[in-house]
Order: sequence, then C-alpha cells, then structure tokens
Amino acid sequence: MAVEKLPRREREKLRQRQEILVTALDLFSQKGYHNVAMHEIAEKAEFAIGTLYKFFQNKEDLYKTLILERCDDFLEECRQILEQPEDEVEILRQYVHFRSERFRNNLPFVRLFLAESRGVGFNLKAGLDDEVRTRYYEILQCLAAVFASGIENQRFRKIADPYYLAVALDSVLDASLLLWLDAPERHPYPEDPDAILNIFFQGLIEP
Amino acid sequence: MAVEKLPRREREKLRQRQEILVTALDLFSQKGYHNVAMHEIAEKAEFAIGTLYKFFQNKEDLYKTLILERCDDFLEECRQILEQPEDEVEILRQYVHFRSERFRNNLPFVRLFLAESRGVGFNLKAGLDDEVRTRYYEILQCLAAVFASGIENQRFRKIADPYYLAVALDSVLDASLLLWLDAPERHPYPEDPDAILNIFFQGLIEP
DNA sequence: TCATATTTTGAATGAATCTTCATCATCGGA
DNA sequence: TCCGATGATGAAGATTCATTCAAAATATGA
Repeated sequence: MAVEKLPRREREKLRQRQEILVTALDLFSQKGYHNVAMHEIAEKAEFAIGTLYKFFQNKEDLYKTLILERCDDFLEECRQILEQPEDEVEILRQYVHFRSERFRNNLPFVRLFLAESRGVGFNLKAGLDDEVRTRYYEILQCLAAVFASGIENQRFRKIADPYYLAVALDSVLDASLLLWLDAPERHPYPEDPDAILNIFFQGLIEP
Repeated sequence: MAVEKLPRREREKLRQRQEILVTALDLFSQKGYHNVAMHEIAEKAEFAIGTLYKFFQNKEDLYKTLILERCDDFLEECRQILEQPEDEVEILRQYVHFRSERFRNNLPFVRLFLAESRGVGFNLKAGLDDEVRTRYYEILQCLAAVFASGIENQRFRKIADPYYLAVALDSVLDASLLLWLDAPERHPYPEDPDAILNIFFQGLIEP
C-alpha cells in the first residue's frame, strides 16, 4: 500500500500504531477484553497511556480496529483462494490448507475471531459480532459456491444444501484445529488437508 | 432429590436460589458476564443486592455455580443416551435429537456453554473453561466410544479416528443449530436428525 | 543556538460497580 | 400480644479502571 511513499514522520506513526495493535491483540487473546486494562497495554507496548488515545478514540475503538482490520485481511485471502477458476476438490484442499496455516501462525487473532464470529463473544456492549459475522458470511457464501459448482458438474453428490456444507466444513475445520491447540501432543497438527476433507468425501456407513 | 422432605423454610430458600440463578442466566447469556452488574440481577430477580450474597460468595461464584450445575445436568443426560446398549446409528440419532431439543429449549444456557466449552469464553480471570471442558471431554469420549463400537462391528467404515469423528459430529451439530438461531426464517430448525447425520453417513464425492 | 510547534507523558479525575454491614422487617413461639 | 431470632435490605465504602489534560520532552527550522 505504498507505505514507503509516506513522509518519515508518518511512517513512524504507522509503525507505532502497529506496535500497539500487536501488543493489544496478544493481551486480549490471552485474557479477554475485560480483563485487560489500558495501562497494561500501554506498559507492555512501552508507551504512555495517553499515547494510546492519540491513535484510538477509546478502548472499544482499539479493539474493534484490531479485529476488523485483521478480519478483512484474512477474509480477503480466503476469497482469493475460493474464487480461483480451479477444480473444486483442489480449491477445497487449498482452502483447508490455508486456514490451517493461518490458524497455526495467528493463534491470538484466531481465538478472538472465533469468539466473535460464532456469536459467543460478549466483549462489547454493542456487539462487534454483527460486523465480523457479516464478513464471515460472505466467505461462507464463497465456500458454498464451490460446493454448488461441484454439485452442478457432478463432481459431488448433493448430500446437503451447499451453504450447509460450507458451514459444516468450516466448523469441522475449526474444531479439529482447536483440538490440536488444546493438546498438541495427543492431536497432531493436521498437515494433510485430506484428513479433514475425508469426513465429507467418504461416507461413514458401509455401502 | 427428595426436595419435598426439606422443612418449609429450606424449600423456600432453594426456590429463591433457583430464581436468582435463572435470572442471572438470562442476563449473562444476553449481555455477557462483564456487562451485567450485580444490582441488575438483584433488581430483575426482585431481591436486594445483599440477598444475592447470602446465596453466593461473590459474582464469580454465582456465575460458576450457574454454569457448572447446568453443565452437569446436561452432560449427564448426554451420557445416558450415549451409554445405552443400542444400535449405534439409533444412538447417534437420539443424541442429535436430544441435543437439538436441548438447544431449542435452553438457549440462554447453550450460548454460555458453547463459549466456555470452546475455550473462547474469556469471562473469568481464572478460566472456568477448564472445568467445563474437562466435563465436555468426557462426553466426547462417550460419543467416540459409539463410533468405535460401530467401527468395531463393521457398521461404520473407519474413515477417521473415533474421537475425531466425535468432535466433528458435535461441531457440525452446534454449527447447524447456530445457523437456525441466527436466521430461523432462512434456516429451518432441523427436525430430522438425519439431515445432520447424513453428512457423515453419505460420502460427498461420487463413487 | 534558540524559539516555536509538535508529541509524549502519567498523575489526577470521576464513573462504574463489587461487596459489606448496620439497620429494618418478618416470623415463630411463649 | 409481645419478644427474640432470623433473614432481608440498600446506602456507604472501597476498588478498579477508562479517560483527560497540563506540563515535560522532543523535534523543527531559522
């Protein structure tokens, strides 16, 4: 985004802003919105409290910005994968792979994202979840389109509504990643996307 | 539990306690732990604040009691269904049916339960989630045992580890119920357990 | 180097709210 | 009916914490 073109002072400002956001993300995802005090963020980020208020109107604004900015990045990447003109199975594989990696490398964000997108994030008075969920639905729609296309050209059997399949895949994906997160020694990180996809691809009951 | 045997005064006390718990559950599930004040619970339950402290040590104790008591009831009911000496498919049907009904009839509790059991409930400083999750894992184990038994006697194909199948079924179940909760007009309440089970029973890809 | 503009700082403020406890109301037996 | 015990009450105390803003520090440019 042509960050280099900005005057030195402006670049410096952006860097500070990022530093605050990263620190805040860390703390929020560990302890939850209400268990993190502004002075804690300030201290850990090595700024004075007042400085936080130069960048963000208030605590809620800081939190919202944090979630929504990252949410947009994340969902844009999902969209790019899902809208490739590729073979449906291949797209699903890539999608599962991407989500897994994202999960592994952005744990702090993912924890908050899950809370907000699942509608069980009670952090803000006026739920942020609406905004996050609206965005999340768009991705589910993209994912549903992949299933629909697969059914259309008869690669998939129509075992359920495409949107419903999208929801199911996503929830299984998140659940299996949470499993790994909880007990990495017992549940290995799912390197192979097919381990997850097989649930959908292979029927459980003997034919 | 032989409630009738208690002296009148004791029964009266229990009733009040229940009333407080129900009111608190309602509020917590609507607004989240930190957005509910003790005076709010007191007012809505039509008691004085001091009275709440006759029954519970503090706010955290009230919340924990609330969750854990109901959690135990809920999980005990799950266990009874899962441990029947029945046909595996039939058990799964009953389980899905029971969970759906429980969801529909105990929305306030379910929202909190999901938040705590999924490890995205940031309410208490010293996470309640550990205690809820330990209990939840037990149920997943029971569910896994059903899958294992089905695989054992060749009713099911071994498409994945039983515990993993349990996690997958549960997450799809919750996701599809949340779908209904979000937009009942678009996503009808899943009356038929098979609508959910089919995802597992039928493979997606054309053989 | 100095005067001015800009940025950073963190102590002070004040609002929210958990918790306590002295006081008041109610009940049961004499 | 009266009295002591038990239970209920909610105002006041204590604490926590988001936010402000006057003052200090730093940067800019002449």
